[in-house]
Amino acid sequence: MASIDDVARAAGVSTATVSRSMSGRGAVSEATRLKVQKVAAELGYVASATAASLASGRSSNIGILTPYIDRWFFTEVIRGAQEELSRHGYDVTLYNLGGVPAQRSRMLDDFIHRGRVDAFIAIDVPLDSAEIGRLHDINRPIIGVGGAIAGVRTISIDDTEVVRIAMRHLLELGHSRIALLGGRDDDVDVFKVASTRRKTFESVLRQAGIPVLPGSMQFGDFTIPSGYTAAKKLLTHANRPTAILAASDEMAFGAIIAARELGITIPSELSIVGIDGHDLGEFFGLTTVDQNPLQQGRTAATILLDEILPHRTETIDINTALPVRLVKRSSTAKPRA
Amino acid sequence: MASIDDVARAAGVSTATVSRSMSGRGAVSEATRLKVQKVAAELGYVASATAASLASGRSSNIGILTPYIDRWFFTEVIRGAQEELSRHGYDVTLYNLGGVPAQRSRMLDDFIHRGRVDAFIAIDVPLDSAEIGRLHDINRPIIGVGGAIAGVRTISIDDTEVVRIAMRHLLELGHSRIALLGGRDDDVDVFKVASTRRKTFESVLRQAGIPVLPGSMQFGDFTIPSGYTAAKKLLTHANRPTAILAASDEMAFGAIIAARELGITIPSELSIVGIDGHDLGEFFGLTTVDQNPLQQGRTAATILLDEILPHRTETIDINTALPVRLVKRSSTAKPRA
DNA sequence: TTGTAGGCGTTATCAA
DNA sequence: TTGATAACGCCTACAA
Repeated sequence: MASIDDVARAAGVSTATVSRSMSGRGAVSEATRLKVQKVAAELGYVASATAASLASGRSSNIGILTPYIDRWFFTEVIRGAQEELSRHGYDVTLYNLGGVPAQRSRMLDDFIHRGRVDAFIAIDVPLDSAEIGRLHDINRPIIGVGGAIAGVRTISIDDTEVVRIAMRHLLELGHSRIALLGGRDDDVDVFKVASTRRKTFESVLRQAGIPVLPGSMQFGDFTIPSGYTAAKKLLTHANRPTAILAASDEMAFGAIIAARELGITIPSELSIVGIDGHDLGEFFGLTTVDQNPLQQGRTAATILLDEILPHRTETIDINTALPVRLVKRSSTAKPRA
Repeated sequence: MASIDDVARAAGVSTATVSRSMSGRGAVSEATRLKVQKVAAELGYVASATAASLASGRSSNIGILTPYIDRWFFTEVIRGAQEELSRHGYDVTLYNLGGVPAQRSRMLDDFIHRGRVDAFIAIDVPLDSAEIGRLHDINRPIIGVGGAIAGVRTISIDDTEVVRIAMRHLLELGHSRIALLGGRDDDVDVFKVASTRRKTFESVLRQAGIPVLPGSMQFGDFTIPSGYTAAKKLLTHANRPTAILAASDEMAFGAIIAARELGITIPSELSIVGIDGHDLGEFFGLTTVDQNPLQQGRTAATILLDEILPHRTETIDINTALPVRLVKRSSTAKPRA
């Protein structure tokens, strides 16, 4: 491996000049810069990342903390962040906190403090105050995506608004027997996504003067199978709804499959609206409120880069929740008279 | 941040002893080791990863090269590898080569040579000979998962065997009008997965003395929508098959949805067998040949660790393709007489 | 614009 | 078993 000295010697300059020529930091004449870069290319020289970060304190590496890497929302956020970070020369190190519980604290304790990354993105990671304290101690920027972390700036959608948009759509179409296919309000629901959506569902109905009938809310774990099972209950119920609001697109897909199996036609006999903007929405013809997690990841990365990179100042107003939009497809229509 | 000197001073020993006490490398008396670790804990000392790797040449970081992070197979492999690596104290840095094409060569050129990782896992990454050469130059272990890379040891399943197992199942049930829902044999099919499966399908039929009828092979891109579309063609064809072999579980799901829509009952009127072992297989009742990508990831990590870690010698015979197994569910049965 | 030289925080060799 | 100390390879004031 060629080192900076080799290049310096071959180019007839000092190592300082090589460093400056390669990194772009500091003043170098155009001529020498080109020469150095040429020599470097010939020698196949690439600066050692470890040496560079030891000397500079920067690592060009961002850590992403996530509880899952195999769920749609998380994957999309990771992909969006990665794309943006990579575009600016940053590596992404993935800390999967979901796998083995015992690993979790070691990961946070050891690695996160080992100064391997310049900053963190935490996707829906519930951190306790001790953990947050430690993260602040090491003084590295951190930004949350999804679930809010106390004392940490977080970008996310407004779960209340999301449900309102979906419900408004159904109400405007003329539905009144609307059921909820919700997320379970258990201890996994650390960030109250499931409960916020349910509460908003109820309050919107109430405001519209529509009572929430017993049995008109069924719950699952945001997956297709759970949506299917819960929808079956909803649709075989005595007072079958004319519309369903699903807390996730995947649950909505499950509901669509369940409805087809029961011979219930969508949208004439049953309207379904989801929340997410899942790629398969198109395929299933699902009307949904798109929360664009890919963009959430990109935005998180952009804000982070803004803090880390010296010359950037594309400040983003982080107090505004990210926009969501209703995507109308063929799963919703006016209820049959 | 406490440094090694702080700990040395506080514990009344040399930095060398601190280093040895913390890393476990080198001989230290039990007593001093405990004392040092206690002092280190009190001071909240954690060794700097960059400094350590500059000095030792090891980074405790593994790079995963992948073209996608949002596709089931890849996510599973990553998850399996990550889990295993993390268990041994390794970080995982993700190099997503799929996103922006222009990024690809820079990633390979720059980062991979910057010595930030100790080894690589390449999941279905097509590398040209120049790229392989460079990877060998830096002399870091590399292992492929899925697609074979010239000169690089690769673990993968035997695509021929997979198809044979699935076909044997259908043939044993008594099917003879078997159609293929294949992968498109285009330039994306670098590793000939699609074409190998198709060829094996044809040869198995031929050996069974069954002609491959025109129109009995339709192709897609391994996704649910493409499986749906291709299956529609297959099932509205004049000579409708009694069984379908799908090149991926997702395509099989698409086929199941298509069949239901056409009012074709599974498995009495149509048997469907997939390839993958997708989580949703259970939900759809899909008979499939499980290729366990999670385990593929774990195995890749284990082999890599075996090379990197000093004291391990759990040698794995890498010349054996990984095992696959037929998972029988409710999507296959004898054809109706 | 360029060069000199002192870190950056560990690890590992060699003596003791 | 422990301690001194020379790398590790680069960055960055500071000086020229």
